[in-house]
Amino acid sequence: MPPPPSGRSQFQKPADEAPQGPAWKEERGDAFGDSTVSSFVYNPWRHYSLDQQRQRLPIFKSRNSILYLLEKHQTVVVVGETGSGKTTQIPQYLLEAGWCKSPGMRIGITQPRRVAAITISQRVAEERGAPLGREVGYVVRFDDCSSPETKIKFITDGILVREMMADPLLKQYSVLMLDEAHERSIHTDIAMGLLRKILKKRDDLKVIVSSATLDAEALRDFFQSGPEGSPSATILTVEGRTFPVDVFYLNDPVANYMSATIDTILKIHRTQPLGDVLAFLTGQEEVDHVCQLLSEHSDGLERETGHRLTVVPLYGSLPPGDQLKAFELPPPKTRKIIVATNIAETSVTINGIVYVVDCGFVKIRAFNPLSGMDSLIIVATSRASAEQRAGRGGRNRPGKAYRLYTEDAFKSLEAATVPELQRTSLAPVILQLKALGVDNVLRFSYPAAPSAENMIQGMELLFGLGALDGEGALTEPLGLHMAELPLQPMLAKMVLGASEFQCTEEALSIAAMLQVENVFIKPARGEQKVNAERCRRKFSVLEGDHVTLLNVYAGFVKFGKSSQWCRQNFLHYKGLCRAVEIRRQLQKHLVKLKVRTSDTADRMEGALYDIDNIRRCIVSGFFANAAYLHPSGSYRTVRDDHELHIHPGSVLYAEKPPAWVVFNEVLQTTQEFMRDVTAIEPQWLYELAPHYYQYGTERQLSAKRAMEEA
DNA sequence: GAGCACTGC
Repeated sequence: MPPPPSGRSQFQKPADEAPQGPAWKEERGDAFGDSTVSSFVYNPWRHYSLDQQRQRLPIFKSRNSILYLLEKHQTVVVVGETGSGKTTQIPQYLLEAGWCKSPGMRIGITQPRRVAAITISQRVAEERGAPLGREVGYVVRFDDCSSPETKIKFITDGILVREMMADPLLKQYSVLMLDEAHERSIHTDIAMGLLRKILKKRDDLKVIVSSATLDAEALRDFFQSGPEGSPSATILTVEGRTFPVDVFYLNDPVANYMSATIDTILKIHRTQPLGDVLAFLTGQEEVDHVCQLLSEHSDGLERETGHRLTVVPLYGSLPPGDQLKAFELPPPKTRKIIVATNIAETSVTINGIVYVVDCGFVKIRAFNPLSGMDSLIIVATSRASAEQRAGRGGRNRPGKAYRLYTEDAFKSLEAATVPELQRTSLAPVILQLKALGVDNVLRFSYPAAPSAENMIQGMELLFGLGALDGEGALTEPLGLHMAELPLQPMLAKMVLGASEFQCTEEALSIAAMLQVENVFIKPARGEQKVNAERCRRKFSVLEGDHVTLLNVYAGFVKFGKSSQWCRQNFLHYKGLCRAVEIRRQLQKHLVKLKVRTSDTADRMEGALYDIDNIRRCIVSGFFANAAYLHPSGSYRTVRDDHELHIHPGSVLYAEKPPAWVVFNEVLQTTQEFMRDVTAIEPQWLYELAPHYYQYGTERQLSAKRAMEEA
C-alpha cells in the first residue's frame, strides 16, 4: 500500500453537525470545512521551453539511476505516480544514452489503450522536434505511423503480442517498456510471461515494467525467479507530481449508494468552494438516474448558493458528441458535476476535478468456466482502484475524496482488482500461446495463473473447434490460421470454414459486424422511435440477428457507404465504417493465409445469398453456444441445460421463438440473455460438430426431439 | 417489453 496522502487521524471526530446526509469520518481536515479557493493551474511550466520543461519533471532526478540500473539488471520495475513523466521521458533518456545505436534497434513502449499510444507518441515527437512517424512513431490496429528509422515506438500491448508471432525474440527491440502494467490487461500479462522466456534467450534485451506501488515486488519477483543465473530484476521508485487528496470515509455504511451519492454532491455544493465534482457509479442506468435527480435540484440550489450546477453523464456507450460535454469548461460561477462509470478511472482524464465521490463498487466482466458464459457483475472495488479514483481529484490542485463506505470496509477490500486473465475465457489466450510455440500452456509462467477449470474449458472448446488435436497441439492449417485472425475462436472458425458453405464473403461481413456494437440507433421515444423501428424491420429476417446484420452491411455497401443513408435508416455511420475497416483487415489476413475466398465470384453477381448455407456456417463456429426452446417458454443450453432468454435487442425477441438457436454471447443482467441469435435446425449440430455432440448430449438431443414431436 | 463496465488484435 502506498502511504496515504496525508497522516491518517487515529480517532474519529464527532459526526457532522448537518441534520441530513451521511456522517463522515475524516482522514485529515474537515470534510466540508472552509478553505480558500485556489485558481486553476494546468501547466505551470508552460512558459518554459520544452527542454526546460523536461528537466523540471520529477523523473529527471532519476535519470541517471534508471540508466545505471538498466546496465546492472535486465529488468527494472519503475514505480511512479501519475505526473512523474516516466512514460514520455524514459524512452528519450534511453535514446540519448545510446540504446538505439546498433542499426535497426529501437525502444518499444506498450500502452493498454490506443489513444494513449497515439497521444503520448505525439507528445514525445514534439519534444524531440521531429515529425511523428520518423524518429518517434506509433503502431496500433489499423494505424501504423512508424518507419524503418523509428527509434522510439509506442504500441498497444495487443500489437506487441502480435509482433511476437512474427518475431518470437523481438529482435528489433533493445529495450521494451511495459507501461501501466498494474492495470494487468490480458495482453500485458501474456507479454510479461513471454518476455520472461525471451529474456533468458536474449541477454542483450532490457525490460522496464512501469507499475503502481501495490504489485511492484510481485512483478520484480516474477522476473527474478527462475533457475540459477536467471536475469536479475530490481525496483526503482520515482516521485510523482500530484496534489494531496484528503480522503473521507463514512461513519456508518449506507444502504443505497445512489442516494448517498446525491446527498454527498448536494452537500459539497452547499459547503465547498467552487470546483468540479466527479462521481463514480457502476453503470449507465445508475448514472442516468442520478443525473436526472440532481438536475431536479439544480434551480433550487442556485437560489440557495448563488452557484449554478451543471450535471453531465459520462459512460462508454454515450455518443462521442455527448461524451465531450464532460470535458468542456463550465461557465463562470458554475460547478460541473460529472457522473461517470469506470471509464473515468483510467480511460479518460478530465481537468479541473477537485472533489471525487466514490460509491465503492464497479461493474466487471466475470467468466464462468463451467457454463462457458460471461456475465457482468457488480462487485466492491479494490484499494488500488479506490486510490486511483481519489487521485482523479488531485491533478490540478489539492482535492477531496468522499468514499461512500467506512474505513474498515476500505481496509477489508482486496488490494488490487483481479487480473483480466483470471476472469475471461482462456480459449483465445491458449490459441495465441500455442501459436507462439508454448506447448505446455498449463505450465506457462503467467504473472497470475488462471484456474484449472478455466484452462480445461478453453482447451475443450479449442478441441471442439478443431484448433487443437488430441494431443493438445495446434492443428495445421486450421488452428494456426485461427490464431492469426484477430477474432475470438468461434468467429475465426466460422470465417475460416465458410468456403465449405460457399459464403466466405458473407461470413466476413457478419464477423465484422459482430465486432461493432450499437449499429442500430434507438431514439428513446416519440415518432422517431417508431420510425427507427420501422427501418430496422426492413433489414430483419426471421432467421435471426446474424443475417439481419449481414443485410445492414450489404445495404451500407450497396448505397455507397453514405452517411445520409445511415441517418435515414437510423444506423450508426461510424460503427459501419469501422465494420468495413475490420472486414478489409480480415480479408487481408485470409489472402495472406491463402484461404480460399473466391466462392462468391462463383455465384451470380448480385444474387441473393443462400441463407441456409450461412446459418450452417454460423453453426460450424457456434455449435457450443446452442440452445433449445423449453416448454416453460425460455431456452436451455444443449450442453448443460442452463436457462437462457432471448435478449430484448434481438430481432427474434418479438417473434415466434424458434425451437433451436445458436447465439454469439450471453449477457447476465436481470436474467441471462442471449445476444445475437440465429435460428437453426438441430440436426446441423450433429452434422457439423459430431465430436462435440457425440456423447452424453446425444441422449438429451433425442429426448428433446421426442418431446418436440409429442 | 427490457437494457450493455472498459479495453484490444
